[in-house]
Amino acid sequence: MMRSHRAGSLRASDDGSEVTLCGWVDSRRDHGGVVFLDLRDVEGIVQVVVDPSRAGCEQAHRVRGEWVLRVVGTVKRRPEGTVNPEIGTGEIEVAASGLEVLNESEPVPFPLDEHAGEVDEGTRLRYRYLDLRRPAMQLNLLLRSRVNSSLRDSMSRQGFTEVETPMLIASTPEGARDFVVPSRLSPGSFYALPQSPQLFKQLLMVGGVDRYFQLARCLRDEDLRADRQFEFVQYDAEMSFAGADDVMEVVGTAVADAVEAATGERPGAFPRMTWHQAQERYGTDKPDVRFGMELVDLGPVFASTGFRAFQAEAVKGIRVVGEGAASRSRLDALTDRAKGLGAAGLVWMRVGEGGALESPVAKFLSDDERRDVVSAMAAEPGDLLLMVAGERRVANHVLGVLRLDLGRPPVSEGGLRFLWVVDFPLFEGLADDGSPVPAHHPFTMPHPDDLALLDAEGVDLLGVRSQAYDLVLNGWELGSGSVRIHRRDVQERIFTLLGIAPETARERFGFLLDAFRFGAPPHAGFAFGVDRLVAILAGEENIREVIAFPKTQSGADPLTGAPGPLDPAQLRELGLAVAVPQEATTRPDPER
RNA sequence: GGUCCUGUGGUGCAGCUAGGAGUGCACGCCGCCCUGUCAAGGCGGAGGUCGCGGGUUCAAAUCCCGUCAGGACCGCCA
Repeated sequence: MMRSHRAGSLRASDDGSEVTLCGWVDSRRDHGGVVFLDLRDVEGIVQVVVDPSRAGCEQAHRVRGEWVLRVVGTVKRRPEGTVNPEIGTGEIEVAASGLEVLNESEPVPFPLDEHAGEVDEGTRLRYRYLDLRRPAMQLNLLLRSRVNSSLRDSMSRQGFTEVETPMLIASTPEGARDFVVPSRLSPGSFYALPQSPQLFKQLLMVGGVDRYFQLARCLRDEDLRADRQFEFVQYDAEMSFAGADDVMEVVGTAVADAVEAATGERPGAFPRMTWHQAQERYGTDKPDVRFGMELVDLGPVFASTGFRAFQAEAVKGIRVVGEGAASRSRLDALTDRAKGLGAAGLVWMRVGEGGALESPVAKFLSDDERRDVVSAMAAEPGDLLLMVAGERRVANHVLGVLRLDLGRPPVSEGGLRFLWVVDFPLFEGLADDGSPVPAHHPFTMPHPDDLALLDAEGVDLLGVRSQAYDLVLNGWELGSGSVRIHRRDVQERIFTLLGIAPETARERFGFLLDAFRFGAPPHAGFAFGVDRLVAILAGEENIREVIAFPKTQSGADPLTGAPGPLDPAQLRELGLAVAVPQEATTRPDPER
């Protein structure tokens, strides 16, 4: 072994020990006659005291930041008055008897101290191997590793079998845009990379696996966001002879185990809320219940209003506490935001003393309406009231977004508020051709109470509920699951409703329908994003902080230069010709 | 596809509203001094295509147009 101890793990109890340490120079303080070197390894930092005149220590003056050193020395308690309570090793220091330079380092392009989080992220990604040396990033990687092992342990304990599913699969046009891989052996044919192992895990159920899980790599070619990367890891599970409650029990246990492993504290039982409640109270299917500011239905207040803008399907509002002093330009910006989200407009009211309302529309409202709106929204002087009228789903959506804009706490505040959202609708809307669009995926079992509605005439299909459920944490959609259809006849009925012709269904999902002919067990499952869970546990607003080598928002990797053009010979072998102009296929300029 | 924010020595910023010589601050870097610092200190020094292109102007980091990159968001993400 090159070392006897970890630098960051030394304590006062090691006083007198002869140690050999390896690590990086975190900082140096050269006093001429004595040199202090802070040596950093994965465990932390320890102060090394070097006398450059001592044999074996001659290099001390040469040493610079991020050089790699091997230090031999004796652990000593620090002299009176020089203890550093800021670091774990602050009671001791290492008196060096030998100092070996294992590798030198050029000056690093950005500081690796606690301020590195403020450095331009493009620069951090270009030198990610340096960024990862920072303790904050090391902690995030460690946290992620703990969550991964805890999930695996928990699922094993709960009787689940980890099964790996293929990365090269058939493309299906549903859902997200596929990443595709050309086939060399079948030129002109392509594989797709999996958006999720959905179909395979259902086939595993038919295959008698009974309880499956996997930490599955998934890929979707859609625009990136703070909480979305092209590739991400899903905790993916499926169980036979089980219903929604069984799945929520298993997943809740696994998540609670992971949270406990990561934070030391076990969350309580996850409350449930129906999808309908979530929309009405929070204007979203992933409510952040760390704060109030719930949407208020003002329909009763304005039921017979003379104000035209409020003669709508729905009038709803939110109360922004203490924001009554918001400037006109601020209110204009909020109005623009609301319009950008699809609202016809935004009505604002400042609440004054005695409940007096100041608003451009106040003159259109009756005395009763002005009084009732104040009481309906429990408004106090100094508050700002924001209202949207129009289609119910639009009003909910717009106010839901404004609520987050105006009230959402930072990710590291407000604790961990898990929430099951249940009773999702089976369909989320109608496509241009009038056929319903599945809210989850086309293998979702309708709610048993609503099954008959599917065959009835003249029924509003958008009111049909499904047996789908989401897990939400602090306003982030962690994941979703459902009871699956396991009977061929029901599955074919759904395909018909979705406007997928039998021959099309056969072409795309024939293998699944075939499998269902041979005794498919009732089954249900779930999947959630591990990156998102780890990010929230780490207190990060952005999943890139918990991914070792993430992509930028434009899908590039500043470190490796991906994506890049392909060699002509490679293209030929794959039977491909590139149709876009050459300059569009060159690598991004690494200088900017 | 769209909206918004950002781009100034290696890093983080200020300068831009009101055009006047690459001006300033902090950190880092290089050299010298220094035996108790821990963001060491002192003295000295180097380091710039103000992202890129065009326009307006006697004069552009600054104003205008375009473009590229990074970020946040909308659309998209069954």
